[in-house]
Amino acid sequence: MDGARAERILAAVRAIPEGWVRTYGDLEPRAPRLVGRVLRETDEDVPWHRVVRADGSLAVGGEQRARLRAEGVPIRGDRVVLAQARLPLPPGEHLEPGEAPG
DNA sequence: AGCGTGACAATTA
DNA sequence: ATAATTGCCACGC
Repeated sequence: MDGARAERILAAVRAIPEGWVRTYGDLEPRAPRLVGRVLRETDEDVPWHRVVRADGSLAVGGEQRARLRAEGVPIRGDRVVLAQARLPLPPGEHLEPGEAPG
């Protein structure tokens, strides 16, 4: 593997349920570009198409959009409707010190 | 240790 | 709403 981060990212991507999406920033708030790097490098069967940009736009394009539509992900034009398709932050995800739940 | 690059993100105009 | 800037972090040379 390229690094422990890569594995953690792949695991998070694999955890995205069908019909839902998550943003690069959600997976790695401090290094969203690393997510794309990993998804591009890996040959695993991860659902890479379920990872979209913070504004709902797609990074890959055609194939990604087709796959998302096939899963029932709400899409408006060329952007995913994050308000409906964005997976809520699972409990226990990189919660930064200071963002304590209370 | 510096430089350039990137499946990004938030701001500003 | 879009376009251009700036900031960010990690990777490879």
